Amino acid sequence: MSKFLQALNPAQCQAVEAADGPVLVLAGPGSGKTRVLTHRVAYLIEQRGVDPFNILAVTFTNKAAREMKDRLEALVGAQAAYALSVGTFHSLCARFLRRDIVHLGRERNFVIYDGDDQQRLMRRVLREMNVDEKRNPPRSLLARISSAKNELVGPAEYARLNRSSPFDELVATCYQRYQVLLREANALDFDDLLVETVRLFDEHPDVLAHYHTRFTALLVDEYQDTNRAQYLLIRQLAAQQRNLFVVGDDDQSIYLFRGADVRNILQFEQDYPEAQVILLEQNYRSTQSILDIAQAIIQASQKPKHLKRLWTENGGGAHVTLHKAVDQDAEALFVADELVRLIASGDVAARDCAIMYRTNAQSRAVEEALIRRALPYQIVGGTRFYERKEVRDILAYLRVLYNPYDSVSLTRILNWPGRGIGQRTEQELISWAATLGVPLFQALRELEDATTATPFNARTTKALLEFLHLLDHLRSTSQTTPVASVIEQICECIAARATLEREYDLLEAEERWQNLVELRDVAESYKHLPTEAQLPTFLEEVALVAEVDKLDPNADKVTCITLHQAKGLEYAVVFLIGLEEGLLPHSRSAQDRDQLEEERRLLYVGMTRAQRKLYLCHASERMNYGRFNSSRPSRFLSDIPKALLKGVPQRSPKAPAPQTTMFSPRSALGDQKPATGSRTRRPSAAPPPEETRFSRGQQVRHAIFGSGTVIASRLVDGDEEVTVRFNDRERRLLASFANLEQVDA
DNA sequence: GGCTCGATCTTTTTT
DNA sequence: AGATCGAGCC
Repeated sequence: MSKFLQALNPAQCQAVEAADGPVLVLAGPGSGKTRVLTHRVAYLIEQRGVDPFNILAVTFTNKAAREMKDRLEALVGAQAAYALSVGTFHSLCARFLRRDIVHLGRERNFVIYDGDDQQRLMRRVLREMNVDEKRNPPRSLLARISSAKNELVGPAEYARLNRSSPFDELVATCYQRYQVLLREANALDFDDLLVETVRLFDEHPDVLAHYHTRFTALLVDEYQDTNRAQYLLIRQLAAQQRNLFVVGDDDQSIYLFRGADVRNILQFEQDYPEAQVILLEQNYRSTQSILDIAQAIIQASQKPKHLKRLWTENGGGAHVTLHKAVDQDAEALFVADELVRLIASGDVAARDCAIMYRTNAQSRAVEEALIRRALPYQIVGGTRFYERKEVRDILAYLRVLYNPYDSVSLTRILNWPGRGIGQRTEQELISWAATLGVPLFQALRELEDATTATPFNARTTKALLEFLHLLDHLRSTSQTTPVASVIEQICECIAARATLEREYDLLEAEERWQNLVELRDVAESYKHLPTEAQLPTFLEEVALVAEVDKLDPNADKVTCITLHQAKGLEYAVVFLIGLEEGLLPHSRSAQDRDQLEEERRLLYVGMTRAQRKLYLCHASERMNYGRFNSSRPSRFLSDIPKALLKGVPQRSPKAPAPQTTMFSPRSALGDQKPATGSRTRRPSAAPPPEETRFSRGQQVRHAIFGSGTVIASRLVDGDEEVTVRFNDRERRLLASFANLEQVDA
């Protein structure tokens, strides 16, 4: 038995040590999935001698990617970790396309359009076609287009397949035009990043061959949430070596709405008949009480799935609490009061607690309650930093400097700050450019030639030319100036602060100005890159950051987060609020059976985030659209056996809080009652080593690196990290992996 | 071309 | 309840 088995349980070991070829790891919540992934990578490097440069790992968020790199840095050293390719589907595709999109006849300096940009572009399409935006909301057109793209259905095919209704036909026409405009702007939307990469690999086998050589080992996290495009992408990349290691849990599939297809994970064994399948069923995260309730919820599901049975050796723990409040404000105050009590007891810190909800709108009541109780908090999502108008406006300048054909950004700043170019002129410019058959920026350039016939009067022409020359001026410096200084220059040239003060009252202007200062500060962190790489990198990362990516794990604050974003996270104490019909399950999902099942899984995901204490809350009345509506408890709650729940007695207004013990004295995790009955059917992992096996000065031998001298050794994460000086350089190794042999000097 | 006021809509979930 | 958007006025 290899030594590193110590730190892992048998199933985890089996996964980490699996031979080459396809591997499917079905990992229940809290079963050490991340640990398996990182150890697998470390194992490939240390034991199989795989060059980290040849490893590609796909994670679900940038945050997960960063954490994986950090953990691997400790396992295999900074240099090896740096050589790894780790990222989300979208960021990896962006990287591939930056390199190779020329093969598709496009330029490398494309910009990435997010939802807001997409809507602006779609509005332009609708206006061009004289279609009523009210009756045909850009969002719903885009939603259709997005699902088409996720299925890799292009405009032509879409038109062929969908001709049963006038709306279908409208979508088809808009889709076509939308793609033309995207291309003209040299822009890709989120979905295009995937679609175009698949197309690139499909149409250019030589390019794909390059990536086959480059990436000999593939790892994919959250495989149950891949959509068709992502699935095909992985299939393309894995086609040659079939060295594909995927991890996922069909019970946690919650992204149906953005095209995720659970069949991808359910059919893995058909796709790769030689696949090894490994189940991770031991849960290390939650108490038995929490797990029992989560299981009750998921087992009531009717869907076909991979069968798993979770168990834990953690003690029974505190009962799960069910709380009914009169309305959303009372619900939020209950949560806040419980938090105050728990934190005051010293058992948990604010950073260990999270409040989770179905919709972002629910965060408002929560936020108010937390403020009233003076609790520190961070909200994930809500009004996002990069969605603030002024921030986007400055970003629009940057994007135009990077890619002047970006028409959405160009029109965004055409009249910001106000320079006498109104909607009428904008419209005129757009249609004139269309007549000339050139991008907007090109049309502006045409104005410089006074002999060209234009639809503008002298005053308007002057304003447009001044704008063009402002861009020229900024552009001439943007390539040779750090991106933070470019932002400063933009702000200076447009007198951003004064502009804001003109547009808003003093307080709000200051707040918005601070946002711009913050944007500059973010840009500052790119200064270590070569100057010419700063702007592109900055723009790309800004486009692809998710809200969870910005969660600060070090801040001692309560986290408020949607159930979707909470996937993959864990907290000692979790409050699930708004467990009501219409909210969870959401009314928009109530009609469809599959969607209803997804709502159930969403609840399951939320519950299994909790380590020690879980609260389930609902209100009998809720304010919607400024109107009170009575709410019934979620149907899912009736799937929980009553005996597993503990209600909290209503407090009389002035009475002190009852001193119920939420945690056993030394905390639920500290003193573990043995788990009951048949659940202890697996051998547990061996206890971690308690003192270091290696010490400074000792001579050791490594199978690949040869002999060396131990510089230091310390216990980390249940294992021993040994720093060894080899001939060429120092390396940090994990004792359980490195198979270091002790040599007598 | 820009402002003010009232009508209208909003809430799924996200890269 | 709050934001956003368009019509009508300056």
